[in-house]
Amino acid sequence: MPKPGLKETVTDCPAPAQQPRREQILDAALELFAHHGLNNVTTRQIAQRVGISQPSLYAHFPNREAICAEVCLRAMDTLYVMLTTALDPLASLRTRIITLGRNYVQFGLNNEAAYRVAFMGDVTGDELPERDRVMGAGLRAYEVLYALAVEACGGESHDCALLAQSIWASIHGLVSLLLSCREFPWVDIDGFIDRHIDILADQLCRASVQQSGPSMRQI
Amino acid sequence: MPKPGLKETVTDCPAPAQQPRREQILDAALELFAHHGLNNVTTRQIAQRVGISQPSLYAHFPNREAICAEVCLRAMDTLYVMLTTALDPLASLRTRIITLGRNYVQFGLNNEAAYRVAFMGDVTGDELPERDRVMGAGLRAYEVLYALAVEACGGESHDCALLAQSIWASIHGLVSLLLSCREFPWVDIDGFIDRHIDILADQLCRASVQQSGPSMRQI
DNA sequence: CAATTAACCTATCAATGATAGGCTATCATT
DNA sequence: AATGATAGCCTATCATTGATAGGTTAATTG
Repeated sequence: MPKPGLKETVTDCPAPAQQPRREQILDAALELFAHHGLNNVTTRQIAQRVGISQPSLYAHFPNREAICAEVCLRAMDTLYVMLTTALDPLASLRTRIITLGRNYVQFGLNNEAAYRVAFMGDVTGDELPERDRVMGAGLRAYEVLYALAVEACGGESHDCALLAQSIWASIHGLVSLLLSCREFPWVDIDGFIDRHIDILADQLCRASVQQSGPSMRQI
Repeated sequence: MPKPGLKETVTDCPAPAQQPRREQILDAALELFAHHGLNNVTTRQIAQRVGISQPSLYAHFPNREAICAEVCLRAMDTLYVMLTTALDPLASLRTRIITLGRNYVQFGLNNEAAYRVAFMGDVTGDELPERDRVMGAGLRAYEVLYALAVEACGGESHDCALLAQSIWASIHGLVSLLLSCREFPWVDIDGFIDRHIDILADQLCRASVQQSGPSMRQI
């Protein structure tokens, strides 16, 4: 019983210890999502790319949304890593916020699907919990920004929270707009990004000098 | 010509000349979209609300997307009207940008579905042309902001375009974030909005004084 | 070797957008 | 008033898509 066929699915790949199915599925999904957008990819497409039948996906994930969620979650984790590892604690506040901003924008432009799910309400299905998990992962990125605002304001405060949220809104607007209006005649995208981030840096630094000027909090 | 039965569909409503079917469909769709989101409303739901069969929709619109597009297009038209009529040409630049900003944000929060289609890439189907029409209508709102930037900069220029786009990104970010992260613990939404718009006003006014200060462009 | 388990596959659902074809009533023309 | 055209609807039916049911194969375990 040599049985040469049939087993191919598993023994196809020579030696490299064959990536587990679950990972293969996530990889295939990631690539398809990046190419066609989260909502233009069917479970059948994912399955075909992996080389298995469509129902087989459900042996590894409870539903389509879980696949989307996991792909996006992993992406948001890399965002957090990008933001934290890029910050040199010895650099000036201004340098750090600029670095943070550039990394944030770069991530958004390179990980559209995940960014949309986390921060643009791009829903992957009717269920909220999955999206909330992705958003939660994304919010860790906000925490990094918030920490900078705390430092600029010399401690946590109402104003400090407002500052952080305002800067977040501005930089998110940049990413969101670039993603959504790709064919808009931007004067000069790179210049636009740099300029916009510069303005945010100004905003943060203004708060910083205001705080260190009087050198005394009111109370 | 008594003929009391059957004709009800048309003679049901007493005198008010019965709104045409097409309008009824758009009204029903608008309400459902506002309630459940553009992508969570089926053609059957729309039809049921109007009181006709689902295939009958296709006598008035080529497809579902056309219904979405028309609903959103009309909404974006009201945005343009809101922005233009609210601007008192005699008011200060600062007053006008603040008014513009507040109206823009208010519109976005009250017309989520349309705003998402126009500026957040919320696709109503696979077809792009319909979405482009909606975005085009939305871009007229940007033109109003752009005009303010031109005024602040004392004429069109590269910097003026950058200024307008930067302000647009910031205010769009505010709307987009509030729409997408509804459960985020915003310190104080109204304060956040006002503060954010104030900062945009500063940005615009700074460009204005810079221009009128030296009183000479660097040719 | 038997039993368990993991991973698949085929067949099939239900929901959804869309099409085909026929019925009814109004209206213009004779 | 009879006739033909047209508008507007309806029932039946598709194809696509996410998801489930039930059975089969093969590796693991006792």
